[in-house]
Amino acid sequence: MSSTEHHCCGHTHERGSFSEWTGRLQSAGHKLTKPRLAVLELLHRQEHPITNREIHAELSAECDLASIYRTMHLLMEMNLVQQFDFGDGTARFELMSPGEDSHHHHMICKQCSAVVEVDHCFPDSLSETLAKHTGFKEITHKLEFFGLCPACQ
Amino acid sequence: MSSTEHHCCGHTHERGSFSEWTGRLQSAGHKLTKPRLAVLELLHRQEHPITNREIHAELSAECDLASIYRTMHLLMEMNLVQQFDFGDGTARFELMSPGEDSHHHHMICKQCSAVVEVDHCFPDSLSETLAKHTGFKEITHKLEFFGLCPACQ
DNA sequence: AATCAATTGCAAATGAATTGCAACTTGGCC
DNA sequence: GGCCAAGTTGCAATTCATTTGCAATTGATT
Repeated sequence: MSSTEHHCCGHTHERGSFSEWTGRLQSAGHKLTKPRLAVLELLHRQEHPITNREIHAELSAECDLASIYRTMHLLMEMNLVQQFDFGDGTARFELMSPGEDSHHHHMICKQCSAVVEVDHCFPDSLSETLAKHTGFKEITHKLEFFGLCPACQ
Repeated sequence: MSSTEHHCCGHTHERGSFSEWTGRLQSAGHKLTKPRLAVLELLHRQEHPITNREIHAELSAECDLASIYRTMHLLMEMNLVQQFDFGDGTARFELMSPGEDSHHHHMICKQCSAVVEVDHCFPDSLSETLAKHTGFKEITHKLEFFGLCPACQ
C-alpha cells in the first residue's frame, strides 16, 4: 500500500517526477520551504482531488492551515494545480503536469462521495457553437458528474 | 416598474403563473407566509439565478436573511428551484417549472460576471457511456461555462 | 375567535477562506 | 560558515456564506 511504490502500468495518471514542480517553483523565484515541499509531496501521491483541510490533517506537524491555503493559491497562479468543486462548499485540488493535457472531470457518488476520474468530455464543437451563439471568447468550463456508485446502489 | 404588474408576454422565459408555485407549497402542507410569497414572487421575475443575499437586499423589509435561506432549502427539497454554482462561493437559485424541461447551463463572464443562459448541452450518449464505464447510476451533472463577454474582450 | 403546529426574526454558532503582523527561514553573497 | 534582505510562516483575528437555537409570531383549521 506504499504510495510511492507503483507497478509499471496500473495507475490512471502518469505523473511527472517530484522535481518537476520544485524546479518550477524555484525558477519562478519562489523559495522551497518545508510547507511547500510537504504540500507538493502530498499532492503528488494523491489519486483524487484533496481539500486543504485534508492536507492539513496529514501535515499538521509540518505546516499551518493558512500556509496550505497560501501554497495552494501560489500553485494555482502558476497553473501547477487545478481546482475542482464537488458541490459541498469545499475546494479540492489536484496536481497538474504542466504541458500535459490534464483536462478531466469527476464522477462523485451522491451517497458515499466516492470519486472516479472521468476522461470523457463533450466535443470541442460545443464550445465553438457557444462562442458563436454568445459572442464570448476564451471559453472554459467546469463540469462534474454525480450519481450512485456500484456499492451504494 | 411595479412588480406585480405584468404585460401578457414579452419575457424571455415562459413561466408558469405565480399560483403554480404557491399551490404546490400549500398542497404539500406548507404555509403560505409572507416571506415565502415574497421570495417566490421575486424569484418569479428573475431572468438569471440570484443569490440569497441579493434576494435579501430586495426584501429586507419583508423577511430575514435566515428565512430566505430556509425558504430556499424548502424550495430545493420540493424541486421548485434549481441551484447553480458560478464558482464564487455563493449559491444561486432559479425558479423551475415542475414538469417542464428546465435543464440548462450558464455562460459567465470572468471579468464582469455577466450571465447568459445556455440551452446547449452534451448529448445524452455521454452520460450513458459514463454509466457503462463507471458503473454509476442516476447520473446528473453540473456544468457551467466561463469566458469573456463581448463587452469585456 | 381560539388553538396549535409551523414558521419567523434575531442573535449566536459554524465552517471555509483570508489577512495582519511579528518571528523565522531560504537563498544569495562575502 | 555566517550575514542579510526578501520572502514565508504561524498564529490569531477577521470575513463571508450558511446554519441553528429559541422565544415570539402567524397561518390554517375548527
